[in-house]
Amino acid sequence: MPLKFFNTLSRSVQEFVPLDPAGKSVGLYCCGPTVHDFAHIGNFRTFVFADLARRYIEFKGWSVRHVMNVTDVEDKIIKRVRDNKTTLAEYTGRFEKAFFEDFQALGCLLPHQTPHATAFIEQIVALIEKLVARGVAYAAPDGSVYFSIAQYRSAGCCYGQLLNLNFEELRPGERVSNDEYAKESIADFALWKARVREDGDVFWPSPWGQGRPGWHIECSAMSTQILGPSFDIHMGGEDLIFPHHEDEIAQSEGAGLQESGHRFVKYWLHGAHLLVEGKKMSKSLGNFFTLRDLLAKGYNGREIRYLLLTAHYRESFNFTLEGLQGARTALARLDECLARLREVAGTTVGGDTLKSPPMIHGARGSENRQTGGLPHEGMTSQCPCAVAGPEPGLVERFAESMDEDLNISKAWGEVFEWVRETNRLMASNAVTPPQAAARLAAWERVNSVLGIQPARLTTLATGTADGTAAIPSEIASLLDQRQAARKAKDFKQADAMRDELKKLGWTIEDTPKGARLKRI
RNA sequence: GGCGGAGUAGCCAAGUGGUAAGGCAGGGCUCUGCAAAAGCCUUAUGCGUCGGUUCAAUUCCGACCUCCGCCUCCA
Repeated sequence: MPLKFFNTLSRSVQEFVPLDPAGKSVGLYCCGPTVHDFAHIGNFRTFVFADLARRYIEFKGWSVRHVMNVTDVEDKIIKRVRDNKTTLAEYTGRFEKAFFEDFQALGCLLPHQTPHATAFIEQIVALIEKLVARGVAYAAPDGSVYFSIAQYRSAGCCYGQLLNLNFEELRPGERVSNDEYAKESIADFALWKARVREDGDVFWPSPWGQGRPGWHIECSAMSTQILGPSFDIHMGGEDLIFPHHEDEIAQSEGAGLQESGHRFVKYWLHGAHLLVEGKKMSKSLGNFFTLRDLLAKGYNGREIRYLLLTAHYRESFNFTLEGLQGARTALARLDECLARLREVAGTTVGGDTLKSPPMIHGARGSENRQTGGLPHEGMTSQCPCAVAGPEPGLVERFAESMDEDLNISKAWGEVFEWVRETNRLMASNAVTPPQAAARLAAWERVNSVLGIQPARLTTLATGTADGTAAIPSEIASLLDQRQAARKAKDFKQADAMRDELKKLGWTIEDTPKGARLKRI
């Protein structure tokens, strides 16, 4: 089955065929954060979407080069640097650090490269010089440089590839009216902004005098520098379609970097925005959440990632706290199924039969902060799935869904049908250890795309323990007492012990094979 | 005003020219000392409204209503 994407450039779903003649490598660029503040949940929807796309392309066997820029110089940043009486590097460094903490808490794989605008000034200036030399950019008397859409068009290029623009019908917003800069035409945009007093120390030398880059030019300079003048995929939030991405095309193609017949970018993918509690996020409505706000409410990164990944990326999504609660329950169902599979699979792997209870497993659901890192960490070497190939059914159905423009909702449907089927089989003892191992391997394969980090505390007492946690002796002792009381049919005492354990954060599940302890 | 997207159960969310995936929440049952977990059953004669095309539409067409995005630095 071929992978298909909705390409904003063609406004249609197209089969994905990489530019690489060998058909092996894929260049992917996603517009990253502007580090002027903590990123909010809407920002992260886009980054989780990009992470999903990258993981799925890798799942399909391509080798991806994932680049995400960090915009660390821009009007708002400069204003805040000034207001806070600090330096650009100090200010942006702080928010960049926070951004990557959040990014990894959501289980996003780090891009292979994360270039910074301020580290690419030389390349940016060179690109602007090229545009000036080709006559599609001009320096204004104040030392700013603008891109001329009229010249670009008269050179036979198309401005308005990603959306229909009718310049005659354009109703300029208020933002245009304050004429800060000396543009020739209202639609022209700044490539280089001449230094003004308010910029403070934030400026670089250029052939046109001191100044700083415009908003769009950095992405053109960095993406073409790292991925080449033509690359496969460019992603971002839907609001970036215009003007940001349209201008990127204009700059990159206007500079004539591409071989003839090649576009700057072959596939443009845009993620829809999200609403929070049915409304547009806004601070005054009290529905404006940064990732850290949500973590502080007790939700963790995997729950938030799961929720962000329940809807198709091109649909606007309603993010709610109720949904987050539902995400927690849904993940618990999945964790439960996987833990039982490990119990079944684990009994053969070491050649040892399960000796005696207690079996222990569970998830630390109240964990606030996921550490970063890859989703497979901690469960590779000892994973019983190493002994078997993945059970094919789930993987195939999952891939069929994802091939359709990353239809994640449908893919989750397949996953949860598989969970039910697996639970049903296990409930009737119809899963052999090798089958369980194959099912786990199938999950691992699917999860290489979903990126749902494993629940921390997995089965411990069966010989497949991954050693991440031990039962405190106090807990073990209480459990023993409770089991003894049950055996003696002193249920009152047994229930008291159970309540006591619950207070300490552990629950007991009695199974035919003995008691299981779960961390709440 | 222009361009684009969307309206599916209490909530979230797939999907299809032939009669509605999945998750959460709710109800019932089985299992259990009781629980928990799991399983089974159940929850939209209905897919914004009104027309049209068709043997058949939620799915195609038209109008309307509502919501959302973009229209110069917002993911």
